Amino acid sequence: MAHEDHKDIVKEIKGTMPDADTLFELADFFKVFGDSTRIRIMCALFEKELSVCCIADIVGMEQSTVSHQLRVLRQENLVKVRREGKQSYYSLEDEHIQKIFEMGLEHIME
Amino acid sequence: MAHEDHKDIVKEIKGTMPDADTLFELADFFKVFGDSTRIRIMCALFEKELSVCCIADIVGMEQSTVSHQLRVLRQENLVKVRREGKQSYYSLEDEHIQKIFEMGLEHIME
DNA sequence: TGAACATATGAACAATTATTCATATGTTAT
DNA sequence: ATAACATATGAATAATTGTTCATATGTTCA
Repeated sequence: MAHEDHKDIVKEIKGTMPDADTLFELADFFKVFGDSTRIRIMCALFEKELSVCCIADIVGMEQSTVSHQLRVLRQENLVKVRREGKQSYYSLEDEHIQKIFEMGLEHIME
Repeated sequence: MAHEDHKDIVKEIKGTMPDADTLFELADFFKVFGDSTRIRIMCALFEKELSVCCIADIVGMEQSTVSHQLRVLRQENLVKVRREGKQSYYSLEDEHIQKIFEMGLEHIME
């Protein structure tokens, strides 16, 4: 134990924090934003819905890679799919995404 | 090439996206939020500045682990340090953090 | 100066994850 | 039904990353 009021502070702060499960979920959610391929995919989808092959060309990666990452985005409810003929069209599912992007961009621009 | 307008769409979207470097930086920034230990550290710091040993006790991890993660947070300008005697006191450096947390929490609560 | 304590750092290990290749599934048109 | 195309998925690999132990650095006080 370090300083005089250590114990009190630990107890005080612990009381104010969301439960561990919630913070675990939160970390998992942000993990999705922590990859540049996924960031670029989401960024592309800001404009409009896109087919998988368009996304692959835009971000310059294999169709397979993009499919895998789209699955990750789907699992976290960040994008939704729509089938039209042979193509799958993906679009953003959540308006929080843009705000989170803005916050992030503001931060790194400082 | 997939559908009729594939090429046009790819060109159009590419034109609207921030440059690759920026998006890479953005991903690196969000990567910091993608770990539950760091999330819990930031969450604890919402209340007030804390010493390393308090933080370690609050999140229930080794002092060493916490020090390593605080360095990561420092490198991304998310926290700042203040020495007072033997202790180092850390605090949040950026008001964006709280907003990003809020957005994330709102998302996972749906 | 040296002992005691708080924090930081380096090296090693375990675990997670992004990417690719190969292939399966799903869809359309002949 | 079969060919042609778009997308999804499984397995393998390479790379990144979080944690811990051991130890170094920094600070206070006797």
